[in-house]
Amino acid sequence: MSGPDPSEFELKFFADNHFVRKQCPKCSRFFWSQGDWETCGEPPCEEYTFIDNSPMTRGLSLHEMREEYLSFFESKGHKRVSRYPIVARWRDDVFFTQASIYDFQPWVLNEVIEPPGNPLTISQTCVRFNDIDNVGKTGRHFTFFEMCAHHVFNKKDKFIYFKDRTVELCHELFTKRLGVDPKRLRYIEEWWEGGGNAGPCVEVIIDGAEVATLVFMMYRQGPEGMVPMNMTVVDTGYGLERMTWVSQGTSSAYEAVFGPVVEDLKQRAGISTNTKVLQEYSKIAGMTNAKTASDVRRIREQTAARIGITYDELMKIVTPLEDIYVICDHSRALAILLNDGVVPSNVDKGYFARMLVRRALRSIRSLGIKIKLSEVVAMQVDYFSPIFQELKENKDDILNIIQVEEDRYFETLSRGKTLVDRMTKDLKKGERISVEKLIELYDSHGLNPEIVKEYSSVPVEVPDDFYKQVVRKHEKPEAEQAETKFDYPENLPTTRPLYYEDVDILEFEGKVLQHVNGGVLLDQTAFYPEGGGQEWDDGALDGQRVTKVIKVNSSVLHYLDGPLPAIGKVVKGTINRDRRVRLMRHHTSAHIINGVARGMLGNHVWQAGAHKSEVEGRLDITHYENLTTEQRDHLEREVNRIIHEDLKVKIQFMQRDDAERLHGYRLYQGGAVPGKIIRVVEILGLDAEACGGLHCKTTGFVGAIRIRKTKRIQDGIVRIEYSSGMAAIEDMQRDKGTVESLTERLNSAADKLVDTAEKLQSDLRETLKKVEVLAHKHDQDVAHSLLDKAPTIGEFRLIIYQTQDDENGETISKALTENPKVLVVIGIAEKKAKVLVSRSKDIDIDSRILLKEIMSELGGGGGGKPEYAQGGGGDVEKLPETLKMVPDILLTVINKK
RNA sequence: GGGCAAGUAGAUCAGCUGGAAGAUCGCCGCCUUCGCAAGGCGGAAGUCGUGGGUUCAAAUCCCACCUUGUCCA
Repeated sequence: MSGPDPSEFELKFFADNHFVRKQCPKCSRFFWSQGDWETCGEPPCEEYTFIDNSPMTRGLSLHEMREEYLSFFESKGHKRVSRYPIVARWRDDVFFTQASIYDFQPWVLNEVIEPPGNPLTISQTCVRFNDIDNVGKTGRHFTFFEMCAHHVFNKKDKFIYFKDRTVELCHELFTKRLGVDPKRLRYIEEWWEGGGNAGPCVEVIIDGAEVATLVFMMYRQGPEGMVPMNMTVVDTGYGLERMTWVSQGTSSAYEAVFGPVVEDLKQRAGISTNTKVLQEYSKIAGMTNAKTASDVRRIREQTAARIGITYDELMKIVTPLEDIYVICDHSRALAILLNDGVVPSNVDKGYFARMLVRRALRSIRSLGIKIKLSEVVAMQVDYFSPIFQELKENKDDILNIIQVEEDRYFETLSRGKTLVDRMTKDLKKGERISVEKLIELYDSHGLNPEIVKEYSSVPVEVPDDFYKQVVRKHEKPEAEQAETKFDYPENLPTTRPLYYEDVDILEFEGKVLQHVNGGVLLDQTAFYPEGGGQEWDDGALDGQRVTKVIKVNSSVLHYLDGPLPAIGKVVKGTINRDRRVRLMRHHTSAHIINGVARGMLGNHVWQAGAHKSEVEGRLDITHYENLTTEQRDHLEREVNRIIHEDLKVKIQFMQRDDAERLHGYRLYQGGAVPGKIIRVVEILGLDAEACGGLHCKTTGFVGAIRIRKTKRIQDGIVRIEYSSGMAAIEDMQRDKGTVESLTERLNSAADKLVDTAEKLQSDLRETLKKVEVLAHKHDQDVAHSLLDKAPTIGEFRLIIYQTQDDENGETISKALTENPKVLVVIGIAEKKAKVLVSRSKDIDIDSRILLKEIMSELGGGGGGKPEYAQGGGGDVEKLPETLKMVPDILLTVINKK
């Protein structure tokens, strides 16, 4: 890691405006200021001084501050850009947008596409989960936040501005626009690295608060170290919440940011704020880099000491507020996450939403107020709707999902309660729930120790390092996953994709350019290669069957069932039309179903995977529960209505930025799409997606869609299986055939089939019952006659019998041993010989010993209980003979005793 | 993507140191009652998630998979 080079910060702006460079004696970093400061000013070198003493001329709300910021930079020639979604679908390396620069990685920084403005300004919605434990506690941590920024992308041929102007604008914003005394600003020299880029940066400190970081991206971190970038980038990040907080000088950022919602919750909880305590608390919290639970504890102890109250007294004041702040933060994050298409789940990004819901519910619970989480989220939606219009449209959908998720948590809790009840019932007197059990309850059943404590009838002791122990349990060497990747040569010649020019080209000529890994590379082809979930075309090249077609970058490789044509030869390709048409119909159907499902179920519906073959299609969508039969049938009717309307399917190659402007980020249903130019498939009035697949020209050509079934394949994901066109007809015919052969076989009619089946079932049940009764009766009779004939040996009757046909040895032996003084040996000849030995309770003979002796004659093993033993594995042929020997064997057993 | 827990009667669960599938609630019938609740007696209800393996014998032990829950990336 390289440190900043001091020369990077020798700005003309600093020099011209009498800034002085000093080194902080505490953290030894260098900083610039117009004021005369000892230290850098950032905690822990100094405390917050803005609390109850704002350096800004007036306190602004979140919305006011955002507008101040954006309009300031607009007035300085920046284009105002609306926020990007919080789900970073244009990237496949992260789930969420965590900073404004994410919006421009990788496409803008790669110079693949133009930024939406240059210079531009934005307030980007972001979410980060690494500090979630500090939310509500430190006064400044959030999961969701807005990063205000102005960005510049300086290219070789077009330089806009860099360090000087950036700092100048920042300085002007705070001093002229927001009225901060210029002397109170301090700029700390720092070095920034992230996302493969690096450069010098300055941290902007006002009265102890870090309000912004100005990053000057200049380097790329290559394998051979720092390499200068083609372009230099101004990457600023101003904390909207932080600026709002400083402007108001409230005791914590939450008080400044969540104004109306905090007030509402306080009122419900009946809390009156002790401002003095909180102000001190915040100052100390700001000083400490709270990383762990013990850090937080230390903050509290220091605060208590400083105010002169006990730790417990402090906690009594602080805990309910922390809960309120957590509820505010999490509900706000949820509003935006759900709006932008996250569906709660136990995997992937959905898990973060579930985590937020559960944490918020826990806080509501510990606060002891009666409010639904969806009500709080509704307040947040209402608060943000004027700024983010889409929230208004999606409000019902968002609240519904929250409610579903809330209900799920209560189910988890009630499951947990019975679990704890059972667990404590098994405990001996005075015994406690072991730490292992506590961990299991949390890790496997979602019950944190606090809840267990509440549910348990015995005292629960939670170790301080409980969560650490859980983490330790998860620590394990990561399994190496060997990726078997086919290596293809780089820089293969490009194949001209005739299939994109006209899907009706089914015959073409192409020249063989190369043989690559057993495949034929042509200069042009009409064969569609596997991609976007659509299978490849088959057909023939010069009469040789084409078995598979794949795409490597922009080259298409054809795999043949036979020798490869010579390089340089011009070959004639013919596409299998039937397969092609079936694939196209299934692909267009996927878009129709996706569009209709979204309209029907809500904007949280996104494609989560898809596959299209000749005989069927599969579309996975994000949704929180499987469709009901009614929903499925409704979906089927609606998609077919789209077919009947015969809508135009418009396909065009567009500039990525134009496409995004026109259709929004909904384009990226299939995930990240590379390139400056993207192919947009639009079903007019229904759906538009960036897609590389082949499609029908109108929806009418699809013919028909049959929704075969829907299935919840994963928490938050529903799979829709369907068939279209001729495949749908084949489906229907197959079903019709099934019904026909069933009616024929059952001698019934189609509309009576269900009744017939029910009758058959009940008949069968009755018959089986009768057979069972008869068999039982027969076994009883056998037992009776055996008992009558049984010889008496000593004081008991001995019965030896080999069962026949369908007789049940167990039933017979049971019937016999219910009589007094009976010893029973039953042989059963199946594939192997089986022997049961049992006796009445009033005989003192160990069945196991007798059995053992018998089995030693017969072969095989066995065991059981004194009254009842069973063995087997012997030779079937020897069974009758062995049974004859039983009286003698018995005598030796008795004598041995 | 990984770890953990669970899958047995309609529901909730027991049985899981391998040897004859259970409890409670619910359901059905009968008794008692003018009727209901309650009670008493009796009854029906099970591919022990699926498929392999070990064993004379598997709900029980081993392996794989499926489903559900949960924690963590």
